[in-house]
Amino acid sequence: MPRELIDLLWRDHPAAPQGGARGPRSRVTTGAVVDVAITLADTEGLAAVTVRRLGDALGISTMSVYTHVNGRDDLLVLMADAVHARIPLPAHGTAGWRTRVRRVAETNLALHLDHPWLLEIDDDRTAFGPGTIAKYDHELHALDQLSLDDVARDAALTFVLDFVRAAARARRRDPRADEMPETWARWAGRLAEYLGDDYPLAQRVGSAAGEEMNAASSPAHAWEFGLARVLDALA
Amino acid sequence: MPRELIDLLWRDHPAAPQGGARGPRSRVTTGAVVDVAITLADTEGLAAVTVRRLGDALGISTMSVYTHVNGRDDLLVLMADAVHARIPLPAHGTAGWRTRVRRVAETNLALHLDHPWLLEIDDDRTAFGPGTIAKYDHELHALDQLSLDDVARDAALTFVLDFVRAAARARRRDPRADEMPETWARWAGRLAEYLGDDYPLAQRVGSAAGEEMNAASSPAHAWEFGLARVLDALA
DNA sequence: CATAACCTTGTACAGCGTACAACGTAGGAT
DNA sequence: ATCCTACGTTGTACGCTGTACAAGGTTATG
Repeated sequence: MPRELIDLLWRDHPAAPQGGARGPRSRVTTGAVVDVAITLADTEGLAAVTVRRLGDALGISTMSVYTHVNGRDDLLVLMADAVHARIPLPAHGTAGWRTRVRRVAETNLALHLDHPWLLEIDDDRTAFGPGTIAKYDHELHALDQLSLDDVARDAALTFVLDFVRAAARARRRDPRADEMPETWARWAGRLAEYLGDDYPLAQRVGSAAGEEMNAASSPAHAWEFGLARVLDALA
Repeated sequence: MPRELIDLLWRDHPAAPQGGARGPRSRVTTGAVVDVAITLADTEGLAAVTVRRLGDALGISTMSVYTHVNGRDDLLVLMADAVHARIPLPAHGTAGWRTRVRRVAETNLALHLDHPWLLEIDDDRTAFGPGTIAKYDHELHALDQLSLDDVARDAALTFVLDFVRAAARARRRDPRADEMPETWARWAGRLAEYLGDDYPLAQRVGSAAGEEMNAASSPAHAWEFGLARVLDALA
């Protein structure tokens, strides 16, 4: 199947080219491949999404995966667009722009918390997918009441979404977190020796921030703090 | 050499454990390995930094690399800390906080433009390196005049640096950029067919933003726009 | 001089993405 | 009804990755 990525992205559109009539029917659809890849990434991380494991999970051979997806790079784009398409896009209604933007930010944060692997996908071609475009359109409308020209409107949205991305990155669980307690036990003494009395400000603020990060309420607090700043910046 | 990462990070500190006296001297130092890895990443991207290529570039065998660095993950941390250590940290002097923060942001943007691969390294252990700590301390002092408690001061710095990170990400050249013209030639027609008259706002703003991105002056303009917003948000 | 500690190296293994060719299956044309 | 052609499926194989392990060489120390 040498179908182009653009056609795979829009595979559910009426105008999309269908697979030829001849030969045996595919045992799985492109959509199924993408869905299985997403659940695999959700449960075991993006590194677990290998072509071989994907074939196993689908009950087909490794190489058959390539019948439905051109390669791993393309698969990642399809995955990202698919989760974008799942986002609820409720009408903005009569809400003011601050409420709208806040909702956009919260929805995007939830998206990243549900699918942390999105942070690892960085492919501009995602922008051409139906899910991504629908999401983009909806989010642009959140800024209707601010009188911004087109370029500024895009820049403002990017500003908000970049903030969300950074917040999600900060919340994401470090894969090394399990070993960190014992690692820290070995390191703390040595680091103190190296640091001595140098960089007192960094030592004080760093440990305060470190403890704050371990506090249960911290992420929510940091989120509210930052989001308020972002909203102020847009005004 | 089962030296811990923390000791490798602080290898130039007087209190750091030295290699034993017995046996042949190492033909290269850990610092040399890290430096060569950095130039390799600068010129060919992080993907080119493989243990084998590193050994070749150093004139030693593949496995000898492991004498100076515990593994690839650790190497990435050492690389990140090393470039952090290279940043100039001029005294803040009598400048106001806005000027200070602006300088911090500009320095970090330059760092990311010089070493785009920094965006791909995401390891919390980098925070314990001498270069990273010195940089952190210096940047915290940029906020001296704002009366912030420790946690808020860290949050404010993170806010600024996350913005810089996002700006660097937007400026970074897509590795697929070479093929993009011909790809777009094949895609443009199909995409127009799929979209039809749907999402008029997204189509208009998207193409405006796309053209703006190709304009020569655009990055600088977007940077100034965003940075001004960040500075306002801190006030 | 013997020993212990250290660096260096080659071989090997499991895993990855994927190119390629052989094979089987089913609709369309004759 | 038969042939042909397009298509899905699959196994094998290649080059690449990080790195575990064991053998060998080199040097300061007992």
